[in-house]
Amino acid sequence: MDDLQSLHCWAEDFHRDIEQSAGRMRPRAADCRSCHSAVFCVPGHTEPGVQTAFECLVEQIGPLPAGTRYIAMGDPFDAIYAIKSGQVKTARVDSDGNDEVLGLHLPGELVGLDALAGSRYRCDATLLDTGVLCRISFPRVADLALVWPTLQARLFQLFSAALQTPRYSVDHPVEMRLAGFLLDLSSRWKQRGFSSTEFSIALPRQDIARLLAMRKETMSRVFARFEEQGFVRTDRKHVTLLNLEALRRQAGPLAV
Amino acid sequence: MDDLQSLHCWAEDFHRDIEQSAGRMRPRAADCRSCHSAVFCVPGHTEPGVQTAFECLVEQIGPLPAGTRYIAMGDPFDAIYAIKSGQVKTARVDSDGNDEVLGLHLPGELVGLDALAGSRYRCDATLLDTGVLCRISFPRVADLALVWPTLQARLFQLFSAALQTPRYSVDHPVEMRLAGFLLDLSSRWKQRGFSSTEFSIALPRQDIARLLAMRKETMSRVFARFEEQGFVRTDRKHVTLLNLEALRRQAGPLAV
DNA sequence: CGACAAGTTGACCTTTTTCAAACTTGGTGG
DNA sequence: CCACCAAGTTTGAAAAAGGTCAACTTGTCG
Repeated sequence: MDDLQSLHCWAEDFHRDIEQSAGRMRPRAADCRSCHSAVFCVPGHTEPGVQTAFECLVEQIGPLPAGTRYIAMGDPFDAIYAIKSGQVKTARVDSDGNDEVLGLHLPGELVGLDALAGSRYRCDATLLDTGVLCRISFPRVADLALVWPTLQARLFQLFSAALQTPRYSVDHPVEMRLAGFLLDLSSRWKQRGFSSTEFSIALPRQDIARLLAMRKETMSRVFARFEEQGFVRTDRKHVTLLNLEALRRQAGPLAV
Repeated sequence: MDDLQSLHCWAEDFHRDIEQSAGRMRPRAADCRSCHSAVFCVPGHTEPGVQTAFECLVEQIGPLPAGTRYIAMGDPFDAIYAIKSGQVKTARVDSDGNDEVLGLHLPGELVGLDALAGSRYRCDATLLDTGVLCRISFPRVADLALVWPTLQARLFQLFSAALQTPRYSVDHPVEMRLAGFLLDLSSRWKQRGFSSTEFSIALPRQDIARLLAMRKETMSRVFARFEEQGFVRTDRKHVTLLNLEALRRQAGPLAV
């Protein structure tokens, strides 16, 4: 279990980045050896050549300020982005002008895989707080995957995992959808070595609502109901899950 | 444009399969050269060695009768399936015992990509009518992709395309969802060289309803409304789209 | 022909949205 | 340091969309 180590690694990287903020926005090759958290790292392999090649094609970007839209829908696709720190929202404005929130992405996750097929990014990606990204050129990572089977396998796995995004589209009641969402976040934070019961959701309520296919008012009411029942406690962005079992009961089939 | 040719190819293959039904259920290496329709074929390339290798790892299965569940949720993952003919429904029973319809797949499409990440199939796949499948061993196709860059690129593209399944989320009105679904089918049939305005939907109404997150009664009413307004004509499974423009207006942002 | 599954229709009821308005909060500049 | 502003959030009441239940029709297949 190197989750705690990952946590340290993040924190260290983050502070180093802040200190070096003179070089802000200047991409540089990432040191992936020191960052077990990156979703791509294949720890313990023994081929320094390919490892170096991999580090050369990963550009570390940032820290960037909250609100930075680093992918714009429609731009030509050429890279995927790993989130090193910060939370990211993916969204698109549909033909009616409403903007549709597609996902909330946590550190260690990957954004942009869906853009390959159409050669253009299919949605905007925006940092919700200060964050550091790794930009991974897709043509180059694919080339490298031809000579590094482990990397190829990892890429296929990441694509496949991206297909498993929970669908809040179905006709489940609102309580179920919110409970399912909270449990999903809980398990994703846990995977990364953070607390599974206490975390912050950088996404504003309005956007959580759209992600879960309900109105902000409804979202607010459901949150209030959960709080009354003692399932959760919220303070702005900060959320504490007080009763995971009850949430699982609420979430029913959407429970993680 | 080889769409028509693809159509012929399908028909020929299908009849040959029927005639050879003594060998039913016996897999055999596919002749991909004669089948431009298969989603995997990379026409026009010049390396007979890899082409042969590819054909050896594709097992053609069938024809299988309607109702055959050829993937069961939870089974260990080892292959993806291309649909050569027939329509396929993917579905899963959730922890509450309701079964949730995940997709309707047409000839030329691929099923099972989502199972790689967890090493187990995540849903059932059932033939809705008589059909022929190509079973493609994933470990073997991945190995081949290491020496055949075009195949690797194709695989990445197929994974990425699978991420673009339309989301019929609940905050679109039912008319929008049904119109969007019909247009999606229309464009998918068109891509394959069939009529974009006249096709059959092998999925029963009940299941279309579940796929679009509504009740069968609602579905029936919306279909009736569309028919009144002259947008579509239906006769059981058979659907004729009479006014694509009006459907696009109905579908709004869900229009293809 | 008859039984059974699939699909349709109507009346009623629940959930969620809509609209309108009040209320917090964090940041900004006086 | 505090007042103010804008963005985000909460609350209440009315309305609409879609769900539920039950009866009914139609098609299918032995």
